[in-house]
Amino acid sequence: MSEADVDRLFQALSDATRRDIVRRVTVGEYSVSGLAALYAMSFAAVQKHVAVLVRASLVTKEKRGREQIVRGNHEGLEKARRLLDEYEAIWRQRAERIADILAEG
Amino acid sequence: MSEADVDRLFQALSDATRRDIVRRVTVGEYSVSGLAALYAMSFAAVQKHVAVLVRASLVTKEKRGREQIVRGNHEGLEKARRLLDEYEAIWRQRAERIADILAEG
DNA sequence: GTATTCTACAACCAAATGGTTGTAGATCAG
DNA sequence: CTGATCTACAACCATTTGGTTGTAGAATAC
Repeated sequence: MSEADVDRLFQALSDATRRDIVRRVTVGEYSVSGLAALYAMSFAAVQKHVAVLVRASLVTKEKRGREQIVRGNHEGLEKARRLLDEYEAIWRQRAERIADILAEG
Repeated sequence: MSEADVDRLFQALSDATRRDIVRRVTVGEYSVSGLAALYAMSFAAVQKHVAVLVRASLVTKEKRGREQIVRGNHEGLEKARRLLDEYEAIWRQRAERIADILAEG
């Protein structure tokens, strides 16, 4: 996973509408227009949000007839969580090191 | 935690320089100029990155003499991880529900 | 066939982002 | 006191972002 991939991942999650889309398509299936109906913005705007999520691998799009079905992509989410786990692991190591130093002294 | 807070959190993590700053200040202590020395950009640019991290509660800044010491803020990281855990939990529930349906049929 | 629906994509716009330089205020060293 | 260092902040610039409208192509419905 490149730095640019991580950029895209977090950037995609930094918008409330996009996070809502992720939640919804994780639970159920939605067409792009089905999603667009949920928000007070144009179809094209929602289309762009979905495109951002696809680029970030948080969501997939699959053609079904004239519709485009959007589904959650578990891998993307898992990668994001694992990344933050790593950050936390670094923190925990630091906390342990400090505890060790205090124990020594 | 408001939606705007979550926006700030993920937006702050969507830049490679800022993620690197988070990693470094989680392990050790750095002044703003100490951080600035690490990157091929101006002091002012790094100053702005730190400000973004402070606003996102991923980092704290504390004055010490003429320096400003930057430290990691565990709470911010933990909140981010917990958020992604929630998303994953939703996914897991869905997976279970699907498993149940398959078991019924 | 025609009309409707769903999508794609271009062009445009205002605001935010990520960078720069420059100026000025504190603090420390000699 | 003087000079060097660290920080803050304003002004500016190019690019990206998040939204809009409009046009056009596929697939479905009748």
